[in-house]
Amino acid sequence: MTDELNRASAEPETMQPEETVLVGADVVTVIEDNAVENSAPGQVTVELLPDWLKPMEEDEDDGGEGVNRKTNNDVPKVKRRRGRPPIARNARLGLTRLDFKKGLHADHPKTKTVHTLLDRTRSSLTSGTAIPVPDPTRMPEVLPQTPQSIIHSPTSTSQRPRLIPISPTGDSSLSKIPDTEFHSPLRLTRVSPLGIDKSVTQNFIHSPAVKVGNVTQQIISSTGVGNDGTEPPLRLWLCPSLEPISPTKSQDTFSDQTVSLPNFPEITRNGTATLKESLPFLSKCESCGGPFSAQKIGDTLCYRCCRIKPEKKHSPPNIVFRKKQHTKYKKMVKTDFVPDGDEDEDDWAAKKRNRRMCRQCVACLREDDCGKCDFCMDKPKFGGSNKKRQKCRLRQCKFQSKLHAHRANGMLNPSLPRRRKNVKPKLKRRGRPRKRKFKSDPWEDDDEVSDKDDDDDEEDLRHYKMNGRKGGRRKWNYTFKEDEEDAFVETVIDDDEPSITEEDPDILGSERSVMVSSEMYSNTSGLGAQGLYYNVPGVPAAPHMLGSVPLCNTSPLPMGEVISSLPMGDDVTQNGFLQIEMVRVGSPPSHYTEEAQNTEQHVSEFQLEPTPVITQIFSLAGGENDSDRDQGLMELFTSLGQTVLPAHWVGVMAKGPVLQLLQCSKLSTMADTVVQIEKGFFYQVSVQNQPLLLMHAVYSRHPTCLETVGDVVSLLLDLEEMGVCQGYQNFHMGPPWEPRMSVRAALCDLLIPKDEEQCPKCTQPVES
DNA sequence: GCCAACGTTGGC
DNA sequence: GCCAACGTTGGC
Repeated sequence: MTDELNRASAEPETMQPEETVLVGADVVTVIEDNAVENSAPGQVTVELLPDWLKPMEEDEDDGGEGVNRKTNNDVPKVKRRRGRPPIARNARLGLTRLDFKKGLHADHPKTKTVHTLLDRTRSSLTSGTAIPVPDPTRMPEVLPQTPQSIIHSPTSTSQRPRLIPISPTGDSSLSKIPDTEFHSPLRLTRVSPLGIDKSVTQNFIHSPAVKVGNVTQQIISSTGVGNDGTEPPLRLWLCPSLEPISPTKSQDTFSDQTVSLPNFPEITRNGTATLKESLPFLSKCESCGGPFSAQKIGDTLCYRCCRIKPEKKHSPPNIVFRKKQHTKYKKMVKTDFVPDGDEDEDDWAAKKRNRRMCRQCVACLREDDCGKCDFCMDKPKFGGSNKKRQKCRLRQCKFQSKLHAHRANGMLNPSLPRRRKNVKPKLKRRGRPRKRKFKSDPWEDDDEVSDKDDDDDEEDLRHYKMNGRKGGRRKWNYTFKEDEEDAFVETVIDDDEPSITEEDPDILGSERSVMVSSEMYSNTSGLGAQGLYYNVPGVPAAPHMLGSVPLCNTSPLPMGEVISSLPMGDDVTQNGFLQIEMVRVGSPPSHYTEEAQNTEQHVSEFQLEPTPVITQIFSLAGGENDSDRDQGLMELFTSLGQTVLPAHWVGVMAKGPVLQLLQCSKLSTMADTVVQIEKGFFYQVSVQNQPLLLMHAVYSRHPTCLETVGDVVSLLLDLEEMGVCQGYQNFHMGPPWEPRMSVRAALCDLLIPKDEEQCPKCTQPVES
């Protein structure tokens, strides 16, 4: 192989099959190894092919031992690497020697041959000898170096070109090319044979100054098609693969041709300096076949075709993309991308470690384990057996955690039972048995909830549909269905709206709020913005059902039917009755009444739920008049709709007028909390239909009037740090055979710090 | 498709 | 070496 290289270096530029090496010594090493193994110097490239093909599958997760691993062709599983892929270092090393503008790689101390060749190439370019008219007499010399056996899989080499992100883990020699982020594998870069033949025969005169890197590739690819030796050696001039060509701005003067003339990317890059000064010459348009006067090397399309082609954006497979932007790369490589050479090692490691953390949510910011959840109980420090080896549930990121992602679907369907065999109930549920209709807390399965309940749930809630997914563009639409006994909320998903569920908590909160707000607003324009009511039929509206008594719909109302008992007019906003109706959409109040003690876990587990979009609006308002409008509130409402609100908070204009801020996620501890801003921007907080007493500390921490978006946001953020008081169990209520229920003290604080279960009043209630 | 179990990996 | 916990996988 060394001989081969030497000979190649002595040969004209078109002679070097090994010139894939041109970028780095590592590649050379690979080739040499192969040569040794194969003991077939003339067929070196033959053995390279499998290695080049393999990385398509193996690179993704592979570390960087690719070169050494290349012999392990039969290893099905790629061992996950630790730390930074070596390629990154190599890439960095290579980058330091890379001339990005020219797309040339600086000489490498170990690649003497390559260095020579590169120099030669450069000199040829700069010396004005760039117009490379292939010497037919030479070309045959090249072909003999491309034995038939090179064609390990002709189809794969020529028919499956695809851009792949360069992987720092790549065991392919290609992947070690530092200056490319996307590239086509060498033997995959070839365009269709027809196209090549055509272009070759017609435009060989435009062949760029030979670059060593081109030859090998072309040899390989050409062998995939022409095996009878009749294949024009000119093909070797085509499809330079190793030289990254970007159709982007880096191609200053030849950017047009770069896109439209994939067969000559080399020209555009290397020939930029001098070739463009070449005199016009007659050529034949590759597209329309008509003659045209080429203005520079590489012009294979006439002026007319040149104007059309770039728009098609047919990214030819042999185009090698130079790394320019990170964003594109990320999109191409899914989420578990392996950083490229630009990535700092530490950054990469940090990313990998923390990719299950957004580092922003409450869970991520939480430092201590709860010690109660199943994962905590599994930890040795809590006496567990360390079988699960998972982070405390309360510390599972709400947005990035796989745990949440998995649970998203399940949890979004409250009816689906969640069996957790090994989980012991941490908190005894107090009060009456949970209403299974609205069970939404998976922790319920941990306690006395039986499988029977699960079955019943499935049966009873067969119409209760809620769907969602982690990403994508969907929005939630709620419709209402009715069972024999109950009415349900059904969620359908539209595909238009962006769903930022897991992507960015901030965006999630803001965009959803905007979306919901605007939609609500628009939908109700005909009704008058002041007449909005979000009302779920079938839910008893009686205030006495709130609080400690779980909602149980024993006599459901027809869908859309106005609940007669609903207070109308200003009462709606004053007694908070409306709020509980709204809450019902996203969060069954029963959950909080029955299992309020689980609020914290509940929240931590399920805040992944995307904010639903309420499209069903039932207006209970009759004729509104302009007196219900308030310009100030409307302006604030509009501003809120354009502002980043805490996640899942939405603004709603309702009759009153009153601007209401709702936490639409049932996973939030504030799901039952409503902030009402009335005329004059006075506001009041209601929790589960009960007004938060003015003596509550919340009021003291915020202005009396929420006049600005900032005030509102501040309040919401403050509320998000709080939870709902769980009340206490009243053992003196009702007959002994009836389930116990939790009640609250008369002056219950309602909102308490998240880490507390009860307010002081409920902790020591005064039994009357 | 979910999840318990566990190999693995990075930090300390 | 220990610990935390991520990622994978086989069983269900």
